[in-house]
Amino acid sequence: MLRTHYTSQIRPEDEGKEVVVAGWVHRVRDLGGVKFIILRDREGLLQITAKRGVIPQELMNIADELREEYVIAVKGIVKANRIAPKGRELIPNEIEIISRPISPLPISISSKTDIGLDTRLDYRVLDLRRPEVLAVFKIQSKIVEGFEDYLREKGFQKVFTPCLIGAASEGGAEVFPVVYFNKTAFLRQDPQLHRQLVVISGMDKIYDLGPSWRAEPSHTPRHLCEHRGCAVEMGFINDEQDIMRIEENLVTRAMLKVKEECSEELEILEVNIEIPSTPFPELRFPKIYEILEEFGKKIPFGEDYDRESEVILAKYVKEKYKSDFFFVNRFPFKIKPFYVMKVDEDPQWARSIDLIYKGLELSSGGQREHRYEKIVEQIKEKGMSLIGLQWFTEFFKYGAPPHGGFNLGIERFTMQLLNLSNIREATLFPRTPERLLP
RNA sequence: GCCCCGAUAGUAUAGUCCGGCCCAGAAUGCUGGCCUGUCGAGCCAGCGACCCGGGUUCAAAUCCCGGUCGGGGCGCCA
Repeated sequence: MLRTHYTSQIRPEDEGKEVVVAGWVHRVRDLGGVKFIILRDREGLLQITAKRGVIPQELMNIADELREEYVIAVKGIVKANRIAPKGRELIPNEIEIISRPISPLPISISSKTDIGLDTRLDYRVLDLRRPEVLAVFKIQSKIVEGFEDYLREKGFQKVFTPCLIGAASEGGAEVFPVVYFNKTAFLRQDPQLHRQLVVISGMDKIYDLGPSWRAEPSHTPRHLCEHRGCAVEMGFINDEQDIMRIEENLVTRAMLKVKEECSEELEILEVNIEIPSTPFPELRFPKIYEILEEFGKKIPFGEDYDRESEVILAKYVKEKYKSDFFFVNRFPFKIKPFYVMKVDEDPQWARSIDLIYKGLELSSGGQREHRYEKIVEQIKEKGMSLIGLQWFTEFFKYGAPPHGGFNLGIERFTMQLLNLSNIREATLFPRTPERLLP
């Protein structure tokens, strides 16, 4: 018995039509003489109504056996009925039991009892059956679709850059070592350097969707050891402003897509999406020190700001510009990696941008240094090995246009968009310092 | 890596401060029964738990130490 319809495809207008649905028994409400079997598939729920005396006794016996999370296929006739959920129900002619789960299940799918996140992640496959959890990933899929729609329209080409790298060259976060035959390789912490190489190869406008890894034992609601990013890189830019324009449109497009195509999921999650206006506000160093000081936060001139500052600035922007988004530009060069471009006229600052959304950093990016001599200079300034980075710098000798890009965290964006309290909610199978299973 | 907090049935919790009244309580789930329009169905009956190791004490879910696991804050960052 194959499925002919998802539950969402069955409407009151289909009255009298014979259909086959398949899925899991979400709940059984047994009133004695009438039994309501709520069937769930990935699209939603459908009530199957079995009345004693109306349907054959044999079928009633099968219905009596059903428990939560049985996998069943049901052939029946659609009936329009105002008192049924969404105005329609299915009167069964055949019920096939495909799989009988052991009982009781470790976590209940349909119960409203709260379940701790850690327990939910232990039983993630069952947890994902809950409509409010499923909704997060339907929306995440649409976010990425929105990104890709936009990038495709703008002429960006999808590429794949390596996840295994030969040297932990970027500095900053810790990397995971991997046994690679008789060598040590590392999982990339960002597809950054390879993206740059692809752009100067001549592909010009590219993006990469993929994972990055951080070997940081971070115990926070916003960090994962493995996360995915939408990483965009483009050549022939005027300056970092071009990158910001791409990024804000990318984000806005994804939000529009979700708002238009996920109304039911947004309703389940009780989220209302307001499409932000562009361009996003931009705050710059060193002006940022002054703003922070207004709020009683003293950061030494030329130093990086901290987490608290991020939240303060978000509040400031929200009040002044009514925006949940803003860019931070012109970070101090000394806290940024060697490849970022300094402002030539004032080289203490870098053309380096972060995008902050509801007080959380969504992405880092900016304009990269494309002049070979400058790159070499900056590597020396950072005290890094020229030899170790030769695999990268080499190619800047042979003609490189001005370019830039960013990597936007997909889980973080999902989390902030849906007001989730923990990034693990926005990850199918999160990898955190203590969790590697399932 | 540093700091703070927590762990009780399948789940989520009460009880812990102030040891005995707790062979641990209500919910949800599960099992069985009743019920012909439920939609978090309802009603009745039953099942099921103190993270691990050590210590203090006449007595430990409760106090102390260690371990494991988890949550949060900072740092780092997407």
